[in-house]
Amino acid sequence: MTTISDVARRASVTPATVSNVISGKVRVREATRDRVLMAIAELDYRPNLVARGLARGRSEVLALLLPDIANPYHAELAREVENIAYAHGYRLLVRATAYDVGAGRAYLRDLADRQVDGLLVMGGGLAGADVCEGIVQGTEQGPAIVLCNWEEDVTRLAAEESPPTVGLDFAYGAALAARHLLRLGHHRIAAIVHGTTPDCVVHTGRLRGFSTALAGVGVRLDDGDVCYGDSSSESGYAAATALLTRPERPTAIFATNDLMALGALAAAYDQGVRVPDELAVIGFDNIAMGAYVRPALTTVGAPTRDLAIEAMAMLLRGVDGQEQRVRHLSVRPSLIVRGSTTSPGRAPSWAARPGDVLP
Amino acid sequence: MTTISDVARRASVTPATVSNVISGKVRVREATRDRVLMAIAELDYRPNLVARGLARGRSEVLALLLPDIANPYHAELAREVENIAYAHGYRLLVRATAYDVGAGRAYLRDLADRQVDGLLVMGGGLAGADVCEGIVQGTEQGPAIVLCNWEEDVTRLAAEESPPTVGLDFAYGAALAARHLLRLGHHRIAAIVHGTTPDCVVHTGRLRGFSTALAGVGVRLDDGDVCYGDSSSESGYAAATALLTRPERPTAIFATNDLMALGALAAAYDQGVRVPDELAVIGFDNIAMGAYVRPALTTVGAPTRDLAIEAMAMLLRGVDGQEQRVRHLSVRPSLIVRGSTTSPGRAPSWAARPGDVLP
DNA sequence: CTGAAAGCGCTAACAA
DNA sequence: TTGTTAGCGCTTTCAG
Repeated sequence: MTTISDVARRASVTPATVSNVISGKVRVREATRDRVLMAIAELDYRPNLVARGLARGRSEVLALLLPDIANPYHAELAREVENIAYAHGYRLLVRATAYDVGAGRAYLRDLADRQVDGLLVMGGGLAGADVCEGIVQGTEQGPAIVLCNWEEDVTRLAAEESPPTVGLDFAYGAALAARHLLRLGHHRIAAIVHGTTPDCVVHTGRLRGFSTALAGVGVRLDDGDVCYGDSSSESGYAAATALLTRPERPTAIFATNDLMALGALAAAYDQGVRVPDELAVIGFDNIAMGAYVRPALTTVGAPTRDLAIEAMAMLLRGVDGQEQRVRHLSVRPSLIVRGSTTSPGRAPSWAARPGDVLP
Repeated sequence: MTTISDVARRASVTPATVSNVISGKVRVREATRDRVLMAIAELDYRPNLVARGLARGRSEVLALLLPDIANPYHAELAREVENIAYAHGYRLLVRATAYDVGAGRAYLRDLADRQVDGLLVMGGGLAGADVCEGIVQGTEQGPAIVLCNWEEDVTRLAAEESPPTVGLDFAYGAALAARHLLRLGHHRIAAIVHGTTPDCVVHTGRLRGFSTALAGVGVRLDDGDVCYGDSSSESGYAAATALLTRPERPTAIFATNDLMALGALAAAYDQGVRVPDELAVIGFDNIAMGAYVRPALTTVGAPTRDLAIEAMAMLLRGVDGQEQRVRHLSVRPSLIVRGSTTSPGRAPSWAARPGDVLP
């Protein structure tokens, strides 16, 4: 391995000068610089970035902590994050927590020890305010942190001096879904939510927004109308099968993510329940696949790229030690109407049709 | 930040002793070790892993280079790879090349500069033997490298002293698909392949295996029967639409990956072509989603986890400088028969039915 | 503008 | 068993 000293020797200068040439921060006489550049080229020298990291106190590595890389929504987000990171000269460590909070906390420490300069933590991988505390605590002199897509109320986080956050307004998005279903005339409505029991819901904002919007027009979402899943298609399939084999089956299902919604679509098909004529299905996330199932999936979502851009902008600002002017950013998703809620021409004139994007 | 010296001072020993306690490689008297451990606990000391990496000459970081993290197949593989890496104490840098060979090469260098201990390079991210050369060349004293899922012929790679490889036998898998279609009585068969032109095919092994198997029974796959895509659902949709609007449309389509197959399924639906009655569709990869579309997708695939385990075992062996007993491993995929090729009860008795796995 | 020197935090001979 | 010493490869004052 060729080091900076090798280059220095060859160019008859000291390592310091080579370093200056490379960094460009200090003026170097043209002639010497050329000699150094030449030596670099001849020896095919490339700086050892670990050593540089140690000396500079920053590693130029960011980390992305997310619940599950195999969930297309997170994968699509990871792709954007990664591109932005690399565009800014950072590499990206990725770690999935499999929705395990304990594991997530451990990774957080580990990544800090790794001297990552910044950490983007996706909601679902960790949970609740106590973790926030933990993060903040461990953050003294640690990596910059941005929370992305956390379900918890931003204002509550803000009150606790949490790290900056950026994410969707989940409650608003779910309300769009609810209103869409109501306009289509549905009143026997069920939800499939990521969580295990009523007191242990992961997609809290989405469920709250949905039930609140229904309650607003007097439609109640009973405990019995809520089924629980784990964000996988499999769990969505199971939950929907249970719902559709009840004596009084729902005419509409809102799943709090697209994978579960896709599972629900499959379950409906297998039960011989026609979508959208006998059952409307809405998802959340707007993953690419939703546009390629038939009927295509109506869903709630916001541009993943924009979200990634905002989150990374915050993170990079944090890494550079800049003040965050906006500490909490919330993007309003919209409803992407497709065939799983209405067949063209069959919806009442005041309801949205496939192709519409609300609002 | 608390350093090893802080701990040493507090425990009235030298940094070296602290280091010994931590590594456990050198015997330390019980009493002193307790003092050190206590100091570590009191100061909440955690070693700076970058510094350790510099001193030890290894970073405990692996990197995964893949074409596209948003492609579920790669995401599912990444999940397994990541878990294995962490289970062995390694972190994982992930980088997608977006099928850009030039970019892939650049990342390769960059990751080497980052002192990653090992590199898992997925096929599609780079291409051809020339890159292999480049890798090998840059590998003198560089990170250990394993190639995974490369389409190129393993024997050819082997001849050039390539890095170890592990992957599927793509040609074999495609042949399974071909035979399945033939048994079902299809003879107007088309393929949607990742590539741009006949001389610029990415999924070379899959196409070759498919057309060879057809040719074996006298069915020719003309240039006109092959459409090109880029592994996305969108491209599969476009290609299938083109195929299905031809005057003489095919009765079966083999897409060289699942996303394209899923796009083809959507295209058939939109063209009013019933699957599987009027059109059979087969994909490749066996992504999770394929089981949740309706009709469910018949596809070729092998257990992703096993593949990841084999690849990582090779890589870790390489990192540890061990000799590779088996340098090239090829896993035989099987055909997972689902509804997109046969409706239950309608296929001839000698053909595979939904639920079958071949061979 | 360039060189000398110190040090980032940790490890690994070797001595004591 | 523990301490001393010398780096890993690079950056960064500070002199010259």
